[in-house]
Amino acid sequence: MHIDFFLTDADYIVIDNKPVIRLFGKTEKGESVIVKDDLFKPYLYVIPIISVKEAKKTISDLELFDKNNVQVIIDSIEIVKKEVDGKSQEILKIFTQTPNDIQRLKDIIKGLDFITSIREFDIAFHKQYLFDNGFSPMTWFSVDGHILGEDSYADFVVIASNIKPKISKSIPKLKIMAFDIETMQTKEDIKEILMLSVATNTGLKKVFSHGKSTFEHSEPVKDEKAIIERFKECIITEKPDFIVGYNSDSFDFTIIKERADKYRIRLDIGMAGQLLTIQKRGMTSAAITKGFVHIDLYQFVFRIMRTTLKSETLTLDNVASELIGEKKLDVDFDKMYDDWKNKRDMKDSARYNLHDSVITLKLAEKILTNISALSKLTGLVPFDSSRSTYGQFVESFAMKKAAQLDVVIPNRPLSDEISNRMEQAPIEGAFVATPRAGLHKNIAVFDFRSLYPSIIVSHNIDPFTFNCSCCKGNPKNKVHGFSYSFCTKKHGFVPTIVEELVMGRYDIKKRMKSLDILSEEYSRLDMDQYAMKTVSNAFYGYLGFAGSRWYKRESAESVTAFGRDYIHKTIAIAENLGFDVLYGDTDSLFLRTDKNIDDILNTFLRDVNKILPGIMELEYEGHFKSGLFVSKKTGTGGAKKKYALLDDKGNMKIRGFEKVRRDWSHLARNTQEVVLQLVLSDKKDEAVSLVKKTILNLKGGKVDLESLIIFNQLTRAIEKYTQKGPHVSAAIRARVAGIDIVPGMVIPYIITKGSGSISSRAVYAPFAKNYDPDYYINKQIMPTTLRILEAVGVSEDELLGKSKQSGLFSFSKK
DNA sequence: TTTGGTGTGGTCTGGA
DNA sequence: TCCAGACCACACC
Repeated sequence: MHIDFFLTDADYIVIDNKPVIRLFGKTEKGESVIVKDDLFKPYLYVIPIISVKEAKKTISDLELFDKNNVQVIIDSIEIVKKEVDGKSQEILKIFTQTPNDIQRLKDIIKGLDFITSIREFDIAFHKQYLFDNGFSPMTWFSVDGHILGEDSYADFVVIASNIKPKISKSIPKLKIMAFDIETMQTKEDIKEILMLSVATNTGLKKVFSHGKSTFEHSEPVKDEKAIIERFKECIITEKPDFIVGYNSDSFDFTIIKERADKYRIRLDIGMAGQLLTIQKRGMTSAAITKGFVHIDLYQFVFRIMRTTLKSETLTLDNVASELIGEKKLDVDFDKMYDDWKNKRDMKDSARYNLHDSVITLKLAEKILTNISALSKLTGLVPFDSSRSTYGQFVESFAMKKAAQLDVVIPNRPLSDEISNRMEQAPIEGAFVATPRAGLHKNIAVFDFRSLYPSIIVSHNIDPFTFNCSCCKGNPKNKVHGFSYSFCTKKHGFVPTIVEELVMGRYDIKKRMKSLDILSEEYSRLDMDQYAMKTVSNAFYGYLGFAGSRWYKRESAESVTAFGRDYIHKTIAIAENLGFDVLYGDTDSLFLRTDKNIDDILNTFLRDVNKILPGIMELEYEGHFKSGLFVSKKTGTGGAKKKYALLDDKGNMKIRGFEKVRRDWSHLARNTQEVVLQLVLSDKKDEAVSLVKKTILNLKGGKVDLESLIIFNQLTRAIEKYTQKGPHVSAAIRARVAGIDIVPGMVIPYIITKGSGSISSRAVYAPFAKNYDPDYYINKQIMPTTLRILEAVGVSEDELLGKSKQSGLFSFSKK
């Protein structure tokens, strides 16, 4: 038979000493399918010091026993030609029967003196399968095979005789099931499940509640055990491609598992009947359901999206309202517990509970497109890519490409090696120009298109093109200020694959221009190009990352050195053409352009691009009618990484200022924003009166507490702090009051009236009853607005109403 | 198990 | 009471 299917997950099992890859997915008709492949064999590479033939014979003749004196059987040995650390050579590919044998084999042969290196023993078997075959998750495959009469939740199981990727643009309608639970702490460390809701993108809405509920989507069941059983039934009958939750790794599924264990419910909710497992990963855990893939949206938001969000905290409420414009419902938890205990109607709680699942579902529909694009690009299954860091994306992409390009993957560094790398002094980074403080008119902004990736490509920067013997003394590719150079003859692996990303991305962006922004095709391409940007931008960091397989300190150092060199050269060209260089950071340049001088700008752009090699390019970013830089608080000169620009349409672009920092109160942030807007529009008097008015409001106690909350993250356990700042003090007192405080939490607090240090008056926001006007005037409003107003000549006294012209307040300073 | 470095500025701490 | 330096969080790229 023949089928097409869309791959969403993969794992492997070992039956009768034979590994079988299982691919999970969905057919065009929407059936769920498991495709088995038992033709792939586990292997590792051995790089011998002696001839490969000799090494092959020697190893073949050995009897290999592991530390438990159990023999390891070698299935076969092949001599293959591969690129090892930049050099093409013949090596041994040794196959064993099971993936587990690979580990044992490696441990046995690692001491043999004719072996220089053993490779690719540390890659999960199903990943190696996907990489070697060039199979990407979240793409289509066509399969020949026959149906097995095997028991599973899938609509059918196929044993494949042939699997091929299939080019297809379409993405099938995947079924997403969002879920959420409400719990109650009934004992010291026991949380009981009161209700559980599910919502699917095919219209199912259900709340299973222990207790009475007349909510239209409620299905009251007799006890907690029944809630879990109904949830399980729901998964099995719905067969969702993705089961999504928010913080469901460490909360929902962890509790469901604990409670299921208590009632001896078998949570075999994988597509092939696999059990739900909670995998401990250091501090956190991951809840694994194979086939019906569990995605914890919070994990992806936390690891990948966090920096792009404005939300002060990463709660479902904040993230959903920022990304999809939906808020959670209000609920009174005390009432919920009370209703439950007294067996009253729990319809309000049920409505709240379901609503959480519904917004989780909507969020999933948005975020899963990102996760899918990253999976497709890097070869990680969505389960992994939704829980990956930037480093893991780069690594997986590189490993996938290595398999395609016959490159042997470097081993993951051992912990000793990692600590060695970490002990090195940090490498020198980018150049940041000191800005000219003040208000400037007519600013042209330029930046280098993908600076670091384009340097890697254009200068062939790779761990193994470094100081090559073949072009010693060739000045063409030397690094300014270092005795480093990179090969000009042989294209390195890293530059090759980064180029594919960079150029592939430009290609996609070009195609997008001819498409309707609202079309599905457009948004899919947008996700694809974004994934490529994410991975290519992280490559430089990966070269200098201690845990990297492709670590090369000198290469990372060279990337930044080239970057500094180019920005300096570009500044020199601008100055030679008579421009005032106002500012620049890493890859950007701000020039003052007195009038309409398009010609000179074009000359500048052309002159710079003339000296740029390869795919490097300086781009014109845009024109701004005014821009502001402020002085540093301490020291001299303008403050770097802080500026505000006003474009010709009146839109402001604010960087670095307190306005964009969550550790400042909304009052200060919002006031600063308006002040910036007014100052950039030459209305400084209005700005001054706004600040004065704000100060009066504060003094008069007219400001609501909400806008005075300051958010700070607790980056470690409270006990680990040597210096207890306001957020730590507030957290300590909140904990005493019974609030659950965990590392990573963002603490909201307000500085209240009283005497003593600021910390001693920092109160966890929900508990705060008043605020200290002096603190908010002197430590929030003044610093954030004064430095801006000073840039246009307003003094502190003037702002405080103490200058001569405002006679009304012309008292002495004391 | 965390892609890298550069930079600002608040608060605390301890010594003068 | 003042101040420098350490600590800390969060931004930019």
